Amino acid sequence: MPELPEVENFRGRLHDRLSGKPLENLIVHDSFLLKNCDKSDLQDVLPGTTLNAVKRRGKYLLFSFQEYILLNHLRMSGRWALEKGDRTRLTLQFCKESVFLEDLRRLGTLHLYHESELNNCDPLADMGVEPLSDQFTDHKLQSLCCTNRELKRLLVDQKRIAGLGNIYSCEALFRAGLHPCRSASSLTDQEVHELRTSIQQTLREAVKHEGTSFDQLYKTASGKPGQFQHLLNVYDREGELCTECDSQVKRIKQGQRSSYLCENCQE
DNA sequence: AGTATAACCTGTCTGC
DNA sequence: TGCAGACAGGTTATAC
Repeated sequence: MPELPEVENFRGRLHDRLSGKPLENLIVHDSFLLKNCDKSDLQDVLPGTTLNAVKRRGKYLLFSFQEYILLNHLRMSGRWALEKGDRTRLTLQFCKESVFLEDLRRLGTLHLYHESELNNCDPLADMGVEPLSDQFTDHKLQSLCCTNRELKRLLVDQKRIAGLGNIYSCEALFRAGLHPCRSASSLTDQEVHELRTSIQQTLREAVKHEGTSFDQLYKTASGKPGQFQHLLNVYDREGELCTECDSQVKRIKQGQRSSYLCENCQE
């Protein structure tokens, strides 16, 4: 579920609330999420150490303790909460407060790495450019577009750009006036520029509005829904009117996933 | 290198 | 009311 803006929202809340505090205890309620470690590995190295920072890389959250990093991917239905729920899979107990990893579909993942292993670890090793960083220039996007793949498929490829998912790739393509099925290599320099600025504007606005909530699956850490669903132009709006013209928003299938677009506005 | 498919898991919604 | 099927913010293994 969560894409970059939602993950960034969790990151900020958790970092502000917890950084600098020692972890008192860690409770694994569902070891299904543990991918390269077991409960005892976590118990052995994390309790008693200080959480220095909560960082983000693409859609991953990095809980940076003194020597070890806990890497969390929320996949489709994960979220962090300040209160325990009936889908709690992990509890991190700090002095006087705890945070809870909820995950209805149990697709989320947890990895444990020593800080020295982090740069070469499997989940992060091939990750693409951070779209909100200075590295994401027109030139960089131009180089990523040297392929005949369809634009939408390229945008959600985490090895190219880290953090875009189904919602924000559709929204960015709409803003740029580009059809999701366009071949990436067909873009002009001007279109590449439009696409880059559209991606960044979309993500920045979504971060500012605390992400997109369609249902109770995504809520911010404090339990409130995000607000960006009110600003969507095409995503999840099949059959409704385009916000820019009188055409109906269409839904198509690309790689088993839905893409939404306005055929009149996007070429 | 690319794509297509199924798989992972659990729930909701739709149509018959 | 029941049941089957499609679908969901994501990624990965496998086969071509």
